[in-house]
Amino acid sequence: MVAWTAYLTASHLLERRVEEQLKADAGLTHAQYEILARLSAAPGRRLRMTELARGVVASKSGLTYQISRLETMGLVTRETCPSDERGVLAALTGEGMACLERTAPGHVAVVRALLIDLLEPGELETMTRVMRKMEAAMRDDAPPPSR
Amino acid sequence: MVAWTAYLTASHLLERRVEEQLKADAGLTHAQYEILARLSAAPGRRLRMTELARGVVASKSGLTYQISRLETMGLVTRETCPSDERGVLAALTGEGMACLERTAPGHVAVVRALLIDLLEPGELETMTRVMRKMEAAMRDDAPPPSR
DNA sequence: AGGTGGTGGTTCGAATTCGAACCATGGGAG
DNA sequence: CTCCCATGGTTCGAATTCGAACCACCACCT
Repeated sequence: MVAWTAYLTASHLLERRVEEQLKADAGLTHAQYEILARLSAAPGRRLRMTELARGVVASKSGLTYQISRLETMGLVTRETCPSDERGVLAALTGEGMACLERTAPGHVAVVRALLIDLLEPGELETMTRVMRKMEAAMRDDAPPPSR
Repeated sequence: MVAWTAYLTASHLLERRVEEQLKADAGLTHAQYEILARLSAAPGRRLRMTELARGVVASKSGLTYQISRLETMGLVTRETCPSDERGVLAALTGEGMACLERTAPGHVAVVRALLIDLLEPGELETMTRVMRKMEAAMRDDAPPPSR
């Protein structure tokens, strides 16, 4: 359990720092940054809402909120999905891409400074492996009352 | 950066599960549970507000809110600090302690199932070491504009 | 075709969080 | 002893989050 406590403390602190840096440097929330990043990596720079929600691990309603927010900032647009009339695609705008490119270096710097650079290569590798195991365990493992 | 992404996803998922379990089993927020846990481990089962805030890594205002909340639930009381008239001690009540003891097993079970038990002994050890390094780096390292 | 369950998104209300501004007390410096 | 700044908590308003309820459309089944 000492591991768990350490994990909680460290992750809270890190989240705080990241949030702080992004807000100061780019006026973005970490959640918003994650959305932009996901979109930029997607084919055509657009993704279905649900897919995106799964990716950033947020509730559907939370995502709706943030996309609206990003839309009024001009970083994202909504398009109706051609293959499914009810679907919505969130698409990164040029401005959104520019914003991301402008913001990424600072963000990456913080992450490196507070996480990556602290680790021995081996440690980094185990961390990644562990995180993947966790994700695998939680993605399919009984989402309590379903499946 | 792939490590960072994996980390984000895994931690979000885990947080979600933990939150869900605590809410369902005990009607507590993870934040609230952390507060109770910290208090139970403190000498005299009471702590100064600021100290507690540092421990659980929350803003002072956030802590004020949650302590008020826990107070109306009868799990915690506020006492004025004897040595410092303006200070406030948050103290775990008997009921609070009982609630914690009732809740802990389920919580621990989830954490074990989704994190601890997935790890080889060595991995667990590395994780802990890494988390400690991160905490150390962030606790004293330039909290941007201060110290 | 017509119905039926299910999926995709949004809306709504409630809860939580933060930071900034604010009072009150402590602890020196002069 | 008095003044002044730093510290400890609370209050306030704004932003974000979630889950539940809701509507609209798809896909399959008869």
